[in-house]
Amino acid sequence: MIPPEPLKRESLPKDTVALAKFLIGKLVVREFLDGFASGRIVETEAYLTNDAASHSYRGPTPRNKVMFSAPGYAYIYLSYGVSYMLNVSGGEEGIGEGVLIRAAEPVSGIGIMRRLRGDVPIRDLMRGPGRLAKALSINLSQNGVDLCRKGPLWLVQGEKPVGEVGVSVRIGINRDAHRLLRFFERGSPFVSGPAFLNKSIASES
DNA sequence: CGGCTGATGATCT
DNA sequence: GATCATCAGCCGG
Repeated sequence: MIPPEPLKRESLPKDTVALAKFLIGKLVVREFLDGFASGRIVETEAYLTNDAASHSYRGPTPRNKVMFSAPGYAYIYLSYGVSYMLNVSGGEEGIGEGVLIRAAEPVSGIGIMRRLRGDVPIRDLMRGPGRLAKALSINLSQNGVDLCRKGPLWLVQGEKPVGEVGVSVRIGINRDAHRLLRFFERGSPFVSGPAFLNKSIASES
């Protein structure tokens, strides 16, 4: 398989909420020594400035500094000491925002991902941010990687048309918990989270 | 199914 | 020392 061309940074929406919606249907591609694996993004969450749930809320630190970079870089951190989370930096340089990639539909390299995740159903390979990272062997060594450039990890345009995009509150947070900053492809079986969150349709904007 | 809980470690206070 | 943007496994219905 010839790895497809990355998204151009200029094509990424400046607004981080718009970026979170934009990323639905895009592919995340991972390079391995013996091939590639990829998934079609079906669920994202936006983390903004003035957002108490965001790691960037209290300003830059060594961990979150990638959130303050230009758009399209990988912000990766370890959650609960157990799972890695993959985010795409958003907002202009100096603005601490990002988009958490929460789930994807496996597209290629399913054998590779099964080797990393165990003998789980395809539906569960990338359903949830920690599972997605594990399926792509993502860890801190990809933190700061340019996702708009071929390398260990990058983003490409998807081919399948995107269905209706739903919106809900974010999962697993307590502060600023009411904000509607989670986006997902309605009806996709590859979306994580409880069923009651996966119904509503995103309002026009 | 849905609900609960322990594991596990970096980060920041 | 407290706080987590989670997950797998176990339990009950």
